Amino acid sequence: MTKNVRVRFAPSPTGPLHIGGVRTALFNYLFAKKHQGTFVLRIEDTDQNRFVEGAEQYIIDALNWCGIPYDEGVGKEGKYGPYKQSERKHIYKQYAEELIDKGKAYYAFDTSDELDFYRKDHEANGKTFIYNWHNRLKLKNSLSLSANEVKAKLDLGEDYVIRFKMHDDSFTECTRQLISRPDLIRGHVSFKTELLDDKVLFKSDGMPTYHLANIVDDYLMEITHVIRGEEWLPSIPLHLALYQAFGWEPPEFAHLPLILKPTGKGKLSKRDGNKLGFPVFPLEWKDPKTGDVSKGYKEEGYFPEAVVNFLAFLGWNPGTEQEIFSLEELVSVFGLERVHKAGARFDPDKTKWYNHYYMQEQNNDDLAKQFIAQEPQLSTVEINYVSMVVGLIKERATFVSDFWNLSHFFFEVPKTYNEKAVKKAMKVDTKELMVDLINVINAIEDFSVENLQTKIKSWITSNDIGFGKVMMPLRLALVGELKGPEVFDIMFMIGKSETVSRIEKAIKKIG
RNA sequence: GGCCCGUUCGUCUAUCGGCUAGGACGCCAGGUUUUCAUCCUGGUAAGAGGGGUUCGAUUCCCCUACGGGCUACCA
Repeated sequence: MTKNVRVRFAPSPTGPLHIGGVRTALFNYLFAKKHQGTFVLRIEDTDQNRFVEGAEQYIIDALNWCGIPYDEGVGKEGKYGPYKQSERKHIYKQYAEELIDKGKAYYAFDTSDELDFYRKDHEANGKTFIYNWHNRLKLKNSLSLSANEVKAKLDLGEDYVIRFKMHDDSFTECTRQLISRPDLIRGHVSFKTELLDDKVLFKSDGMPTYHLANIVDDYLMEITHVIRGEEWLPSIPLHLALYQAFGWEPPEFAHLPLILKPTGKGKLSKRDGNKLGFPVFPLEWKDPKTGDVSKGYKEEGYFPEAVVNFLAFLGWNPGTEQEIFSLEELVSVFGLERVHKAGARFDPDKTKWYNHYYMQEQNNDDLAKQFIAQEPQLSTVEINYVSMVVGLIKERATFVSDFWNLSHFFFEVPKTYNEKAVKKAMKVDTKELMVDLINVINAIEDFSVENLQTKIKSWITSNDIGFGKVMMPLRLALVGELKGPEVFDIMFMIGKSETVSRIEKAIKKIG
C-alpha cells in the first residue's frame, strides 16, 4: 500500500446510529489507524424526505462516546470538504451529465405512477419489472424519444431523472458480461450485467441518489478503501460500472457481515432493543416526532471500552485466544483478512460479561462519582468513603446501577431482616451471644479489619462457640440478610458505634 | 419470484488436506468465600445433507436444503 489510506464512514442522518453502524465505523477507524491513514465522516443526506432532526449530531456524539473520533468530516473541515452531501449538491449534476455525453446514461421521463403501475402489473403476472436494456426503448426516455422531443420536454421543465445504462445496447445477444472484483473479505463476487437494472443516478428533485453521490465523493475525497455493510454488496456491480464509465480507478472494497438478532430471524433492527430488553443504540435517543425514547448503552451503564471490545469481536477475531483488547491493541492487530464472512448473531450476555470485566478495570474514584450521580442521597457522604465501598463491591457488579443494591447497608441501617435468613441465623442462644459480642467489640480499641478479625476470631475459638453461630447473626444484624462482602470489612467501614447499635437493634427486633 | 452472499458446540469463533475439532459467553457440577456474588477447576455441546476430487476431507469442486441481504426518483 503505497497510497495514503483514506477511509470513510458515511451514514445518512435518518435516525440514531445503531450498533451495526457503530461497528462499521469502528472497523473503518481501526483500519485507518492501523495504516496511519485518515478516517473521514461524511454525512449522506441526499434524501430530503428522510432527514431527521438531531440525527447528525447524534452520530457525532456517538462516535465520540465510543472513543473513535474521525480525522476529517462535518465539523472538522479539511481540503476535501464540505462533508455533507446536501452542501455538495452543486457538484453532482455535472457528473451525471458527463455520463450522458459519454452515452453511458440517459434522461428518463417516466413518472413514479407509471413505474408503479408497471411493477404491480408485472407482479400480478408473477414477473418482475426491470428497467433496463430489454425494455428501455419502449419507455419514455432520451433513448426512445427523438432528440427534438427530449429537448422540448427539457425546455418545458418537465420532471426527469437520469438513469445509468447498466448493460449496453450493443449487448443485444445478452453477452454474458461479468463484473467481478476481489472483495477484501469475501474474495471474488460476480454478477451478470444483463440482469441488472438501469439505476437512477439523479433524481427529479435535483439531488443525486446514493449511488452517484457516493461514487463521486469517494473519488473526489480520494477514498482508498470502502468498508461498509454487506447490504451494499448487491450494488457493487453498479458502483464498479460507474467507476469504469467515468474512467476512474476504483477503491478497494470490503463488505462486512451483518449483525443478526439474538433470537429469531433477520438482521438486528432498531426496534429489537426495546422489545428484547437490551440497547441497540450507543446513546439514548428521543424520537423528535413521537417522543419515544430508546435506550442507549451509555445510559444503561455500559463502558465504551466494553462496547468497543464487544463490537470488534462481532465478525472479527485476532486469531489468538485473547479476547480483551483496548482500542490501541485493536488498532495494532486489526486486519480485514480476519473478518468473518457470515452474519453474526448479537449476544447481549457476552456484552454484559465484557462490561463486568471492564468494571474491574475502572478507577474507584470515577465509579464513586458515577454512583453518587445515580443516588442523590449519597451526595452528603464523603467521596472517599463511597470510593472505598465501591472497591469492596465492584467485583460483584456489572453496572454502576447494581451498586446500591450491593452496598446500601454501608450507608443506612437495615430496614428489614430477611425472613429466611433470620430462621437460619437466629438460634435459641443467639441473643446472649450477641450481648457478649457487643462487649467484645466495645473492648476493641484498634478498629482495623485485621485486628477485628483476630480479636473476634480468638474470642470465638477460646470460648468454643462455633463461627457460624456468631458470624451469621452478626452479618444479619449489619446487612439485613446473609449477603455481601466480608463482615469485618463492613464493621470497619461503618465503625464501632454503628456496629454496636445495629447489633442492639437486631437483638430487640429479632433476638 | 429474481439476483447475490453465506453455513463448525445454543451463541461468538479457531482450524488455511492428516485435529482426541481449540477458546470464550451461557448452562451444569465441584472448590474457595463459615454468607451471597465474584473468582478458580472441571463438565456439557459442533463442521446442514448428498455427490465428487484425493491415499486421506470440516477444509477443494458440484447439487440440494437452510439462513441472510438486495430487488425505490431510501440509504
